[in-house]
Amino acid sequence: MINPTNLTSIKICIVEDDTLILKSLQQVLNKADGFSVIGAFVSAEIALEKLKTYEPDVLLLDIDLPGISGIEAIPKLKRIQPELNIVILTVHEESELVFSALRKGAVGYLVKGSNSKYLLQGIREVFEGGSPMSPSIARQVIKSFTPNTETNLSERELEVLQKLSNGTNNKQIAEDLFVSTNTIKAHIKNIYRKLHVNSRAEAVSKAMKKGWI
Amino acid sequence: MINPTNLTSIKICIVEDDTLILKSLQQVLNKADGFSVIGAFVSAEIALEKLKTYEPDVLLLDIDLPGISGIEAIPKLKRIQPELNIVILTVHEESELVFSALRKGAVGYLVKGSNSKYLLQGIREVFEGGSPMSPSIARQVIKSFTPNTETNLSERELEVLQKLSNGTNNKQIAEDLFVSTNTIKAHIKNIYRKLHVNSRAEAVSKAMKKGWI
DNA sequence: TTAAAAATCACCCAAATGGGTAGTTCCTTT
DNA sequence: AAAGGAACTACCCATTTGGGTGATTTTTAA
Repeated sequence: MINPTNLTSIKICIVEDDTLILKSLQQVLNKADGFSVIGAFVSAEIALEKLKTYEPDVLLLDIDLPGISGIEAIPKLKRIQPELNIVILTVHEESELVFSALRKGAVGYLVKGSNSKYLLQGIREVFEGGSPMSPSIARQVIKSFTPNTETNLSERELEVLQKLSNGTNNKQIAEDLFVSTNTIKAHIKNIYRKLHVNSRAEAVSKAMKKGWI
Repeated sequence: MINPTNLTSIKICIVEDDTLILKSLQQVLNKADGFSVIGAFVSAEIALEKLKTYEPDVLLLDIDLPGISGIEAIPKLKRIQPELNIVILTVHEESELVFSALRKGAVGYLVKGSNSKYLLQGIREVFEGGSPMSPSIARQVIKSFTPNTETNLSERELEVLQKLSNGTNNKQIAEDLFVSTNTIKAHIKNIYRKLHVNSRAEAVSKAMKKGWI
């Protein structure tokens, strides 16, 4: 079932608890030219134990695994093989799962069940330094870059908020904007009211999370 | 040179100042099945003026344009046609350009000169709700999600920093961590020293930018 | 094993912050 | 024409913060 390593092939390991899917993936990949499944594991625990003896180029990782989940497994796998290219292969398209996988260091995110041509192309892309994502995932990722422009803060308030994030104190902000410190205090109070916070640090944190500054 | 609008085709506008490239793109796209170039402009100014009469599905946008640059043009174009799908088509792969384009609202980023098959596939992908990116761009984008784990801050200091970002004051942090406020003050002083800052707001801002919290 | 870093605690003091109240002017939207 | 928001200013006061100095204990790394 497991192909002998081929020097010209991309060496792949798969972690997938559904043995039907696992076998089907192995079949598809081994049949294709230039791909070689050198390891197949049904849990993250087994993968973590065996990984160092395989040293694959690419590891396909399911998210729903018994015991250690795919997401949790990412950093553990990377500790064993730091440069490992991990591609998530799952049915889940929820933002939170996608982003937590990417934050942990996955380099690709493919949705299961898309046709095998895409899978092969994706793996080749990873091997060549790319980051394959299913279209809707890619759109989510791209969308996360556009700052939320919906804010009830005024221009001036955003300007002050920006200065707060630089650690500038009221007196200095007042000088920079050519107004009195009392005015700055007023602006800050209004910012606090609008953001429902009561300190500079929290205001800055909230505004940064929203992408306003 | 410009194809009559075909109901089943993806309607495309191109903004590109190099007329050779522009013509070649038109040729490639019009020759392909399912694509129709309905507008071709050599500057952002012209595109902005004419856009509303065309209403394309996808707009291919060069970055290096005389006058208004491609990056600057994005928000202006979107004000005219808010749901417009803008795909950057350029030779530049520098992070800063990529990310500023994405922040402004581009939904795809393709590198010029890759073969026309990729271009056609990319445009189709955009039309179907995806976000095509050239492989190296995709990798850059994905990489931007992995927080910089290189920090000289201790575990405890990160814990305190996290609380600072919630607007928690020293007294409350001390209670939360079951230590004295003096200890918290000491931690905060150490955080300031390590981050070269001297206020909570600036510490939070710096740590968030680095992805530590 | 020896030094460095982390984590803990204490005291002092000037400066900054946060919260409250109150008022004017200008501009936009109804 | 009226109402409300934005931008500006002022004063008061309790609390918090930031900076300085100094110390002990534990953990980690050289």
